[in-house]
Amino acid sequence: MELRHLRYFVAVARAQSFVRAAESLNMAQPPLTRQIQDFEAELGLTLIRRGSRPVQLTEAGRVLFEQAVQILERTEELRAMASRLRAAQTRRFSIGFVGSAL
Amino acid sequence: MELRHLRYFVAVARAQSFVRAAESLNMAQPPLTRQIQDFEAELGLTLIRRGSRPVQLTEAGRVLFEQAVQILERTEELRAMASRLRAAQTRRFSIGFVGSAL
DNA sequence: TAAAAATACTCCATAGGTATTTTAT
DNA sequence: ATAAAATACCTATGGAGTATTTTTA
Repeated sequence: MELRHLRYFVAVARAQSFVRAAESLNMAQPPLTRQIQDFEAELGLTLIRRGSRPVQLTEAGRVLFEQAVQILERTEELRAMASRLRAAQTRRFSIGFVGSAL
Repeated sequence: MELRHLRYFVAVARAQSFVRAAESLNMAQPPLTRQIQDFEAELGLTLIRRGSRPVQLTEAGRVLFEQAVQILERTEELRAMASRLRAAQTRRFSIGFVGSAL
């Protein structure tokens, strides 16, 4: 399992379509389909019901969708924290630089 | 950013060593070093202070270590939930099978 | 000087693309 | 009939390995 699988799964669930999800991810539809298949195989579960249009989440898909979204949100928080740490560092460096320049 | 980066970073932080972390991950040391470098470059932060033995986390590294651990724990929860859903499905199938067999 | 981390390079597994077929409205 | 998903096949990026060179205690 990689974050890629979660991103792709969430995109398909939200778009209710492989084609449109692929567009939103700036990629082609077949590799997206395969990544979802790989993810389902790894979990041993069907997440998306294809025998219907638009495609819909299975029971398991609905449960894991929530968890996937939360994990992705957590990674965004990590990114945000990294930004703040970077800014804090720059600030300290500026202060330190001005300080020693003086 | 992929879960791989978080797994590797956490392994190095816990082992306080690239060599021992690589062992625990069943991989060679150079690719581990490179993945950590890539991750640091992506975040624009130094996570690990190398100019000391054993290697230690930087201030930023300590903060992001906590977040990384939490995200990995969440992915374990997702895995556990997948197991339960799989078991529930098998159970229902068995019941359904026995039911229709009767 | 003896470990551990960083480079240099090579290889190959697999993520992603293109062409096409199958399926469901 | 026609859009969308699946399959087949190909390409190439980058993840991982081996050999070697810095480092720092």
